[in-house]
Amino acid sequence: MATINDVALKAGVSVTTVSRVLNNRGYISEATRRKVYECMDELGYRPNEIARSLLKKQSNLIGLILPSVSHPFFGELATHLEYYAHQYGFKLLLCNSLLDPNKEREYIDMMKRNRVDGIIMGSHTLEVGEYKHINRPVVTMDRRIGDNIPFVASDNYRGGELATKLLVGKGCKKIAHICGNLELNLLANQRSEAFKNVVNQSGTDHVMIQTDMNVFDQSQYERIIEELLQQHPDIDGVFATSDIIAAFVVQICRRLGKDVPRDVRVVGYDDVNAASWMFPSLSTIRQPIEEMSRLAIDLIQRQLDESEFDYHNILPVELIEREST
Amino acid sequence: MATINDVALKAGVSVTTVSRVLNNRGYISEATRRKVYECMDELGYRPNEIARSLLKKQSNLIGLILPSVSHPFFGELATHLEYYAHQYGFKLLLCNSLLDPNKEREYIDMMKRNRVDGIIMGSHTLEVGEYKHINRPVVTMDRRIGDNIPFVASDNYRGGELATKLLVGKGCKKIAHICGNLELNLLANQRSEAFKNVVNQSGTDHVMIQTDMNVFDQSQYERIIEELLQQHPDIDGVFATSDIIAAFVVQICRRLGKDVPRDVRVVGYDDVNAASWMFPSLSTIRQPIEEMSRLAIDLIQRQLDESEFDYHNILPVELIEREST
DNA sequence: TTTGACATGTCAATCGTTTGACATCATACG
DNA sequence: CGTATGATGTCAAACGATTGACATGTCAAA
Repeated sequence: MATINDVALKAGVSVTTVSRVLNNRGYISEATRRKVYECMDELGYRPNEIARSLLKKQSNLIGLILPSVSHPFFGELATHLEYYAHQYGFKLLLCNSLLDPNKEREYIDMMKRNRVDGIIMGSHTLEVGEYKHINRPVVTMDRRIGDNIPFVASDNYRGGELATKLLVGKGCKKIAHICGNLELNLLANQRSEAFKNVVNQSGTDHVMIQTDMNVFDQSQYERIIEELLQQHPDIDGVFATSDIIAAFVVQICRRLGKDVPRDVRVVGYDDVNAASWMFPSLSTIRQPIEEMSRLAIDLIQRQLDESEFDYHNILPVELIEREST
Repeated sequence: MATINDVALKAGVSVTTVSRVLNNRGYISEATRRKVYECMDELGYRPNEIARSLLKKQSNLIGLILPSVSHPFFGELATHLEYYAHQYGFKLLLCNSLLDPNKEREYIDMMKRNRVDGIIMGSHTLEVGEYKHINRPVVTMDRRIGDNIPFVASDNYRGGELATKLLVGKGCKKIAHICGNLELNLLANQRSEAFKNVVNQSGTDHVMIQTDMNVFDQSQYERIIEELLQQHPDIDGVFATSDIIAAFVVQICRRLGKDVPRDVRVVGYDDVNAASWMFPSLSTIRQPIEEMSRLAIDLIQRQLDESEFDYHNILPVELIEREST
């Protein structure tokens, strides 16, 4: 691979001059500029970003740690993050933690070794303390870790409220809520808080069950949901904490001969693309994934710039009513 | 951030000694080894991989270019690729081309500047010639580019055959095939070849339409499918070239009052997770995504090692029959 | 006592680029 | 003519590691 030296040699100028052309600094005549570009072309020269990174002490890399991009929500999140990362001049390092604390730790370590400019955490299985020594810009998604790490989330409480009220408003008499592991201390737990409050206020019968957001073991979903529907055959409304879980609910209802929405109304969460192409299409709470992504990247940039930013970033959600309710 | 110098200073040894500890070379006494590790711990030292990369002329980075990770197939592919990349000691640079040739070109350029060790192309919108100057290990997925770039694909012809025969075997009288843009010259086109052959051999009435694999414009899918089903109300079988398209077909059938599978049988392609949690669950052709991913990473590694490998890597597909047929 | 293994040190080059300091020489302007 | 500025050059340090060559010990075995 050609170096800046080769270019200088070929163009008959000094490396300083080539560097000047490359970085638009100092005085350069049109003639040499053209000549230099010409030689770069002929040699297929590409400046070595690794050398640049070393000198400038910035890699333009953002590390992204997610449970798994194969989960539709995180896949869509990653897509938007990548888009804005690119807009801001960053590259994205993709890591799937599979919610394994060891992998997560290892990935954080790897990112430190690679001097990423910032880390976006969409997976957080570690103790709060472990995130405090990262020593570089971090943004968490849907989790608050101490007061020194900014987070972006959507208004989970409001989302839970909207979803539950929708079911109550439709006249559901017994509502099930399927949520994630409440011990993980995610902000998503507020959805469940809202659920409890709404359901208690309206005096609606209800039942709550937890699952791990474990996309990798779908049979777990099926088992849990089937048990739920069989133990409580009078359930006529389900609020699931993700659209994927909601999809399983719909499928299993159908299989048990219950129509959706006639017999059981189902509302999901996230509004992933799949929610709109399912049948029946899924009522859900829309998280503003794109705006959350833009904000996350922006928060990294602001931390690097040392410009101002908010630590708490809670974006509004929206109820999307479709066919499943 | 602490450097190897700081560690040496603190431990009262030379950088050479620290480097020896780090890389397990030469003689090191247990005592100094411990001492050095201790100091690294206390300083929170992490070797600078950027400096290493510069010297070793290898970044341990693999660039991944996909249409979009938000598409379930590519999301799952990316997950497995990331897994094996990690196993092999690589990191993954994620890029969504959105099937835009300019973005694709720009990403390839970026990867050259960043001296990635290899590139995995899951998106290919450029002219064949443009891929020939990449000058580093490349593996393409589902596309054959000349004779010097290895590719991994699944047995598309066989897949198309299995899917079509399934529909014919179930007694379908008029079968629609919805495929991607045939001009992109993907190996996936062989599915359509197989479709034509099977349908002609059995003398089955049929109709074929093309869509761009454009996940970003789902309304396109809906419009096309709706038109199709309205112009040909006697269609009783559909072979879609992806599970997502199949999902739309199912949804639109339902909306038009046609039952699946009673009135219209539908078979998809890929066997993404969604295929199993839809209702009715989707019959489909399973691509061995995980094995394809392992192979892709392995092919990068082998090119780097200059060990032997096959240029043609076609893995078997499998018919998964579920409820939609 | 000699030899060799073990343990460490010094020194310098190297990877590819950026950048500041400073020198040189036109050319143009007042 | 003096001076400013434009255009280029030389030189060297810096980024953070690795590595080879070579020196200098200590200590134990032969």
